[in-house]
Amino acid sequence: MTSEAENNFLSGYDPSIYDQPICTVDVVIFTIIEQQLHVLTVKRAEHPYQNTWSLVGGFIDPQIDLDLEATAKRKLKEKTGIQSPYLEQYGTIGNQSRDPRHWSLTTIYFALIPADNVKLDAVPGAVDIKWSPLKDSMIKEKLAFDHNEILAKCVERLRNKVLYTSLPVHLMPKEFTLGDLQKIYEIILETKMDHKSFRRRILNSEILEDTTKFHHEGKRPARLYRLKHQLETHYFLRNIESSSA
Amino acid sequence: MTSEAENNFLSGYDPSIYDQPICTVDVVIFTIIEQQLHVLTVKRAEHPYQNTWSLVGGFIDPQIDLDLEATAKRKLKEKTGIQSPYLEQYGTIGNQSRDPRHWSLTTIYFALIPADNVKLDAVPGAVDIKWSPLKDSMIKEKLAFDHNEILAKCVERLRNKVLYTSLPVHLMPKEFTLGDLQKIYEIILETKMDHKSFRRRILNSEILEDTTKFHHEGKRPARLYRLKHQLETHYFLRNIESSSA
DNA sequence: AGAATAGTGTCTTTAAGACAATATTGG
DNA sequence: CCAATATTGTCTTAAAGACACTATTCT
Repeated sequence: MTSEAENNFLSGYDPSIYDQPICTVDVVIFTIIEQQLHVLTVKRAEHPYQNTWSLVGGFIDPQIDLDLEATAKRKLKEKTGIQSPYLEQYGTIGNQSRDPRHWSLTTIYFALIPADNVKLDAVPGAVDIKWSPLKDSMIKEKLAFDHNEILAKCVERLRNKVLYTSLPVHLMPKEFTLGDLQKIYEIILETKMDHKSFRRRILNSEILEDTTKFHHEGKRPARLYRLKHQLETHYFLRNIESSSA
Repeated sequence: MTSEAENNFLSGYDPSIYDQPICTVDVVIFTIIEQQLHVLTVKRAEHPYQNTWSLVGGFIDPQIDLDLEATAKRKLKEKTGIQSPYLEQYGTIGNQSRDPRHWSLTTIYFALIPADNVKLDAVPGAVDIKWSPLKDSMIKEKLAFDHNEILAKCVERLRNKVLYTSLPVHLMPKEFTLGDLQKIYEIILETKMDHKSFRRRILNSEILEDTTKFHHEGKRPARLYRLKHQLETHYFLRNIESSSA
């Protein structure tokens, strides 16, 4: 395929002479803490927006990142220590105005991590990092760049997907009860759900398997389930009809 | 917000000194010709992959494109003359190996254009451009870069979305019959559908309005509909169950 | 026993699948 | 009238909603 002419062209090619956008990756990291959806935010050490809270993110490093997802995973690991959570590409925003430095492009991922994996202080030097609780798809902080909008869009995507997928299982610990799982659905959707319908839906999907164990706490013990050994997200044929239709 | 320190930082900022990916936008342009799904392909004039067929695409030009979608629309207009078709961001692929020049990142859009809008020769200098028919999500040609894979993924996305949305209306002319629309669904899904169920589904969604006109051809005339004056895609609460479940 | 949480039974509702039947045109 | 295409009728099925009921634990 590569002709001599093409080889000559390639050896003379210098990307730095062209005007190109700034390229970054941002990761919206969700978890559930104390019955509320939270996002991980970090305080920026450098300009622009120095000392402003922002989403986790940074430059693609062509020397160390094999691909885009590797950049996202590297950032995630740096901030949380977590290696392989649920990670999905949300999309890419690129325009003239979002970064004062230059035309800027950012590819956005969102990650779901189980509540019990949250140990921020395990990360060395991670002082200005925190979980921010969400209210109405937003957090209190005014974030750097267009990060508040990015966050709102990711929450919207998450809410929509929860209506027809099993995504919330990725927010659960290894073993959990159906009641626990329903609570997570309800937190994300901001709606109460009928427990009979919920169990039918989840159990019929056959994504869970019965650990023969029970969770004892307070009253009647609840059966513990775990995710079947397969990572694929289940797509239901019908949406939950509640709330945001 | 912008402090003196930040201004100093910004005025001294030169993006060209950092190693950054090559940034492009590719557009997968679909239409239906003679009962078959087709994609627009162009023959590359320059290295790399000179004289090889490829998807429509090119560099982001920070001087003229306000945002990413503007780049996609510019490319689309250059090649087809069409200004505002249905355009959706598929996602972004970025890695070390897809372009021989450098670490490369491309944001992919897909567009749906009505079959009757196809006038390629209306575009000046558009000689090496053609509609390639799809078979099994692929075309005969071996395309440049990873464009065959990109195409396959966009077809997959299109197929999936057609199961729960009204997307195919964007492939229709201004006025069309329910039979015509059903044919388009069937072509994309590669399945026959029950016409009663199909009409019920579409009519109940209330996305169409009755032109009081009829299409006369051959036998019994069919009622002509048009898309209601509103661009939003309709999301059905239940999937079509046929085919790729 | 009573409160609290876990789990089941079952009737209704909604929208799709299946397929037969009717309607309207041109020849 | 016949062939072909458009359109409707209607029974069945799948899965969700609604809600009453039973089960198991602790105090």
